[in-house]
Amino acid sequence: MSKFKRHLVTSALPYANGPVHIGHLAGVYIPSDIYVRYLRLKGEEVISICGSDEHGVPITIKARQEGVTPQDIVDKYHGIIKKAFSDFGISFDIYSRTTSAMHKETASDFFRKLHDDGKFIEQTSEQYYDSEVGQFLADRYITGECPHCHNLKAYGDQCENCGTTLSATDLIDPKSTISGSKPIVKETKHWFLPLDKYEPFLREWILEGHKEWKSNVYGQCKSWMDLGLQPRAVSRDLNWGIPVPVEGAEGKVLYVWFDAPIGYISATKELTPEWEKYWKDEETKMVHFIGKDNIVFHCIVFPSMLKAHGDYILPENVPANEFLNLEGDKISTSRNWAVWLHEYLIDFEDKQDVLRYVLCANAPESKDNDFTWKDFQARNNNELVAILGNFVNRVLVLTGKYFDGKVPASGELTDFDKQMLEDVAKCKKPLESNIENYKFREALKDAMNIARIGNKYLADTEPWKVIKSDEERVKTILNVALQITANVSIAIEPFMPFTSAKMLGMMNSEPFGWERLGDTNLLLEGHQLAAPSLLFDKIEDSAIEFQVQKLESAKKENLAREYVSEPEKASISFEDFGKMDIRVSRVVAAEKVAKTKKLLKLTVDTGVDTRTIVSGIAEHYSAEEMVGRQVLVLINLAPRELKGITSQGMILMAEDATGKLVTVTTDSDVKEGSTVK
RNA sequence: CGCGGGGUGGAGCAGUUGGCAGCUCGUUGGGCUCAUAACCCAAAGGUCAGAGGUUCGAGUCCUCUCCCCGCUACCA
Repeated sequence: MSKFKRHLVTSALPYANGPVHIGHLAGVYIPSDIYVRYLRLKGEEVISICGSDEHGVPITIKARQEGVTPQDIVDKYHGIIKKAFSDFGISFDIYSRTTSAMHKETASDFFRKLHDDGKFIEQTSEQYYDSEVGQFLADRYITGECPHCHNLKAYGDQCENCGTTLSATDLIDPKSTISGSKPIVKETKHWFLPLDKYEPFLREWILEGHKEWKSNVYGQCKSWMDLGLQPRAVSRDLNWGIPVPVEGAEGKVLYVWFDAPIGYISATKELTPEWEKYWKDEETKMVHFIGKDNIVFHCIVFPSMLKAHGDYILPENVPANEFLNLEGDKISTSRNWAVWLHEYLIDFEDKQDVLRYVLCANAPESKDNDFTWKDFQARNNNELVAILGNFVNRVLVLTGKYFDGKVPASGELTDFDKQMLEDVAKCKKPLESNIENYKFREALKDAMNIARIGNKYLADTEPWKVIKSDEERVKTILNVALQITANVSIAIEPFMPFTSAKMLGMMNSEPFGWERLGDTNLLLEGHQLAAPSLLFDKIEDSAIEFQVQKLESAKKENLAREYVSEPEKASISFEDFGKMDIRVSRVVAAEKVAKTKKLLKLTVDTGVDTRTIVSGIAEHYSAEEMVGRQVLVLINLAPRELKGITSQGMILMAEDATGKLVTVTTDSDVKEGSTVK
């Protein structure tokens, strides 16, 4: 870090259309907070910047759904998010928002400068427009029939049924997902940042100059550049956002991805009149903490913007994390599959550090990880309680018991004592280097290791035995153990600030400062300690079951809420219906079709014959479950070849909105071959 | 062959420039009893997704195959 005088740390701006959850915390805010707390403890000049990202189409849609204004939405979530961060001890120097006046001014100025300097290109194109709500539609907000597979629910950018990449104008019978009306084609003009022009600079800067970036970040950047960068629109037709500050741009706002990163600059301006030294001085080390979905914006788009502007420094590193899953499933705001920070604190009052610890210990640093409540419990009970809490507790209790809570004098240290203290001091270097290299998981282990050393020290010296024969020796032992305890409080501060503060309270001490990590005289002879209390409590099975239940019911509610019946199909004649030959059949054998995810090969007795049917139900029923089951089969459906197996008929299934399939069967057992009409 | 990331003992992960395969948790056995039945020691457990190649030597480099995740609305 010698090259730099100060640090500017930014954390991805959370989008203000929902509260924040554990994925946000694990991916971005805990790593960034550990990093800045560490730098502050070292006495480095550092500021940590964040704020709510409050513009963009999804917020306007949410507002319309709830019948309120976009401002209402962002006010609500900005408040919730800000409080959640503060409750969890995420120590931003400022948590601002992109609807602030300062941001509007900063972003407008930024755009205007690039505009005036001729850095943009202007292009007119034809786009779909929803005249009912008076809005241009992004591809994703248009649905229609896929021209390839004729799926009726294809999106404007892609058909999820056949996987084809589409453009909105390809869709047959397009509809706006916002109003349901048929969109019209309209001309519109936009400003583009020609990223292709910055490609040589980006190649040199990243591919040559920053080979040390994490492989996911570096690889992603390289891939983008190898594919060839395209001009990127920086404006949108929308009535929510920062108006494009040039002539003839009525009804246009800055694209949210243009305006959001500038939010880092505006927030810094709000924080300090000296903002320029953070943004324009080469001696500032700028680091962006983000999740993997943001890589392209922070490594390609924003640096190109900064470069185009000309006055600004570039990030030194962009440590992007992968994603955290929850109980095996992707975390989702809209599906309410998440652990919300504000709800966590209701159920686990004052246990911020437990979550901070678990999320750091299991952070998705190199690949997606899974958060499970069982793991949360195990880490709390087996690591925080057993190793850290227990060590501190036994030292303080012993000191209380033998010496009335006064730090005893250290006599001559044995070689073993010295060795232990040396081992503690040795933890400092890897700990620092791991934090400085964004390896927070490893760094946390280094910090916890000090408590492990402490436990081992007590087990080896056995002061509870020695006290019977040699009180002087016990004084030394506990003095050493207390010094180790004090060291623990320093080492864990970046990770678990609440616990560190609690330890200081019990030691009746002021913060020691990072530089004293490794010192052996942190607590002086005769110093009176406060009464000890437990740092962590065991988390019982019932508390964990409660959380798991909560998630399961959220999932169920969610499914019920999402369910929308399909519209009635066109009427058919009785004759049409009569053409279908549906028979009660029994599954006599079943096996999974190799190398497929969904297919089961079933042998069914239809009463007429025994035949083979291939059915896409493997994700819902196992082969074993199907054998012996009575099902309804459409037997006169034209045979079809699936994965080289001829399927002679179709098993009737009920399908809900989420795609869950359930077999349809008779009320009681019926002879195979019976007709259904 | 779209691109990127990943596949390492039961679980979760490290493995930097190729040099005896590590850590945390769990399991088993032992020790200890100050401590929240916590702590300490020891052991078992891996053909490093699969196949081939380069090399004296490959988890690590090269080629091919398989699987998971992201790039694709909400979203870190």
